[in-house]
Amino acid sequence: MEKKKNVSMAVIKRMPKYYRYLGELVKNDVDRISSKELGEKIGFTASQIRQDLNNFGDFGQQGYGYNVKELHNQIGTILGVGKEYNAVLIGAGNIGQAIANYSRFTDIGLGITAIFDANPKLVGMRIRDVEIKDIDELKEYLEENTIDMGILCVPRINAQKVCDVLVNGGVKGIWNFAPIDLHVPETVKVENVHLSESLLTLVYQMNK
Amino acid sequence: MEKKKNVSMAVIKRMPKYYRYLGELVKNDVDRISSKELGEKIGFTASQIRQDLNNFGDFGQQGYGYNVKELHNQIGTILGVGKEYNAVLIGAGNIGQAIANYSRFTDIGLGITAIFDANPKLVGMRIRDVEIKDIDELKEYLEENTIDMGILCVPRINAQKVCDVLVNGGVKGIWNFAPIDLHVPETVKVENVHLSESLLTLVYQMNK
DNA sequence: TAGATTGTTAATCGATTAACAATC
DNA sequence: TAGATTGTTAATCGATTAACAATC
Repeated sequence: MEKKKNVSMAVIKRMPKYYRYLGELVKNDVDRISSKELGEKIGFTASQIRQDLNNFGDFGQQGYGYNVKELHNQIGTILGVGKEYNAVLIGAGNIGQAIANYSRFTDIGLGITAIFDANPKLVGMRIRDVEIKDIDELKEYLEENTIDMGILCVPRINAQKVCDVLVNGGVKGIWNFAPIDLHVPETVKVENVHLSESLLTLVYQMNK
Repeated sequence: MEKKKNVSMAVIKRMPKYYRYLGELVKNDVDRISSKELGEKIGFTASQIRQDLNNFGDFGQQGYGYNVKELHNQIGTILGVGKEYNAVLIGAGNIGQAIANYSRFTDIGLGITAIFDANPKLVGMRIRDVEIKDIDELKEYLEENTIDMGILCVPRINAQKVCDVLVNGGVKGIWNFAPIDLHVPETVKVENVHLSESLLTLVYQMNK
């Protein structure tokens, strides 16, 4: 799919930002943009933008720049936007409910097919038409359905255990909101959202 | 406060992780640890750990290693744990409510003193004993109270506008959950939690 | 064509790792 | 004291920026 293997994490983390800014430009009917202009918008150097994009292909044209709509689509394809991803969400607490309710992720292609929780009070309830099932049914559910992703919103203490069930159930990625570093096989990708650590980083900077 | 000025972002982002692991060790009554052992636990090199810590002081002892409890406290102090931070939360939607409800941040010293929303249906409701006020009252509230931090959970379209009110109201930091890069003066620190970008990063990695 | 801007190579900068003298 | 492990300097590695020939 990509031109070169082993694109660095630094580059990958910047791609969604390009995608977002280009989406804005598409919305504003901007047809073309140079790396210089885009760089000024985003706050990157033109050089960095060209280097980043050239990890994936030659999307520009000398003397012209980049076609906004085309580049937006290309980056979308690179990131995997548009494909459908079946996900299960585990832990219907504060964060879990927020994620399940947040419609923005549907645009990316995320579809939450089932929600699980250990709390009997929550089991049977529905979030956006998706029923909350008992966590004990997770293993069986994963056997009977092809699930790409697990969204992990359980308390720290249960996170690794639930993670193992997800991994054994065949998920290829875990979006982890639990404050812990999960142990998974190399084939499974983990993306962490560690809110406490984010907050601490902010607090540190505020104290300077 | 710190030994050297200008600690790099790469280091700062790792500090909360040290703090978390050391907190675990304290809980497990571990008295001392060497950079080698800690490195194996976290997945960093011993060298990196020593380099990182020496940005802030000489916390170790040759031939012994680090006193776990002491190092945990020291890093806590560096990060600013324990101090009290007054915060307002703007946007009581999915994410906003989740953050307001999440008690874990209280441990760090975060106290949400008021919540604001534009939706009249939400105004007057309470989340954990904190009343949701009308967004129009934000400016006045900030004039009458000393607020350190704004937690921004409003839709993208309103984010910069609300951000400006927060900045003029004297906040020193903004924890931003809106999918936008905010423009603020240099004195104000912004920490972004861009969930869509996090999800896209995961999706990209899953497709490899 | 001439001007603009890319793709890409080379130079620089910063961050990580290795090595080791200092010292508990 | 001898062994262990730090703090710190030096070496390496990787990422960013600058430069420029290629070309639309």
